[in-house]
Amino acid sequence: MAVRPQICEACSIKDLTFCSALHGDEHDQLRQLLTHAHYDPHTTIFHEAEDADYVFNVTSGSVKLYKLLGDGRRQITGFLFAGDFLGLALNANYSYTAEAIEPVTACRFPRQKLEKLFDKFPHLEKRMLGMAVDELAAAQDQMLLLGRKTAKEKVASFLLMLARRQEHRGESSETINVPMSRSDIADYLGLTIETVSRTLTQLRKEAMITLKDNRHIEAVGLDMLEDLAEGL
Amino acid sequence: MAVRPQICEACSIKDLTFCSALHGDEHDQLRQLLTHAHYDPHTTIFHEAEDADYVFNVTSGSVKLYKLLGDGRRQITGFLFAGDFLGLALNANYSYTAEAIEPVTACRFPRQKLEKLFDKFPHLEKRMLGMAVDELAAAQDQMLLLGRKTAKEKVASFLLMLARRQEHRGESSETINVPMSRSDIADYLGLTIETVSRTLTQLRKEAMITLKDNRHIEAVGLDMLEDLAEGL
DNA sequence: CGCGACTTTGACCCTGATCAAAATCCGTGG
DNA sequence: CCACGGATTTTGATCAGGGTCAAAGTCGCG
Repeated sequence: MAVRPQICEACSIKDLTFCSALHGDEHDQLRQLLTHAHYDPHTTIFHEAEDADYVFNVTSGSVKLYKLLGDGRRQITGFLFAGDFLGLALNANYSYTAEAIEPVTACRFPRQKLEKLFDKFPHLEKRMLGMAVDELAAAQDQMLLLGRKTAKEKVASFLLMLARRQEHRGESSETINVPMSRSDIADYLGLTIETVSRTLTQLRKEAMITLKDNRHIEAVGLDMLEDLAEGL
Repeated sequence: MAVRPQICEACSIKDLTFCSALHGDEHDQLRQLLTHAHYDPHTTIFHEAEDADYVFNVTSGSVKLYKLLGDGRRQITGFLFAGDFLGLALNANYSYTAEAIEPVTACRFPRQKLEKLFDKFPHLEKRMLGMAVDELAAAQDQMLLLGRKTAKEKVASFLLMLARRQEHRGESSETINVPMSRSDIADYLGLTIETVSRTLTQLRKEAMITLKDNRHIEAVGLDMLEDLAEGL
């Protein structure tokens, strides 16, 4: 948990990801595969239903993943930050759209070649499976949030998630960075921007958070947010 | 898609699952691992946060998976039927509770031993990864449902899901089997039992479905349900 | 400094929740 | 086979959390 993440010298992937399991030879082969990619804000990294030819490893910036309904309603299924893995679709197509929020740098791997490397180094595949299982658990938490939590609980859970992941990346969780817009938050929590805004001011008035500016929030105490988030 | 599922003679696992990738020697080793288990309705197969010592393969019956909030609010994260895999938690603990709805039979594998087998037969692990990725895509669809669909769209999506999986198992999708209670449906869709009930009668009045009895529904046409479910 | 985009706040509304009661289902025992 | 009783489901009446529409306030970049 308290492991300080480090940039892997060979491929500049944070060692939070599967890359850190590699050594020497393996690492070199992985490095030969990848190309470095850069995406500006509001740029699409890939589209839902597009051929899943690449997988990515975010090295900086932030990304949102989303799905759309026929009439344009949007559900953001997740946010990615430095160290997160992207495009874990071993099937033919991506199941969501990925779009940069802040300027993003990422390592891009051709999926086919990466899979061949899996055959050579099975523990790489093991690591991939572990990541998929973690994501699955996170997805189930999010279902609980979307299906059963109140607006206030949703927002508290969201802030807590940001704080925890910030910590996990080795950044201070003193002030919470909120790179995404209110609209993104709303579509992530199954709310409207108005409700997100109102709920944040409510939390502020109840002295649970301080709004430093639109993109920076300070939590007075994470424990209060935790209790809220768990429905206690 | 139209593959007729068959019970694998060796271990009685439906060939819809990873077991069908095995042959001869591999199959024997897998068979030695498993024990057959049976669970009565309303029986818990495992609890959230329990040590994840086993993984399961459902061979008959139906299962619900759920998570709880501190005050008892419940979110059902999925239903499992014959051929479905259960307990895909490679971490130490299960991330949800699994409970039998109808009488369940399942093959039970000790996780540690199964993982050792993975080292011997890497394509088994590949298959596992594939299943995890599929589940992940399903989880994202469910997030879209929970966060952005109306009650009517949720119920339509639910019926469609049941019909499709029934078909996938090789059963007729003429009449949809609904083994779970209204309360289970509600907790799966993020609604209340009253809303589920009202929505079903509404769909009946609009002649989209016929309620044969509480556990059997006939869809007049799946295309209408599909349009509803996709928000068109 | 000015303009467009984003966010907040306010007033009102609607979908789905809650509370309550009637109807139906289903297992049990006479 | 039917009568009973608890559990589940349906239906009805009312309520409220969060959505919608509208306007004012901020932010941020040129």
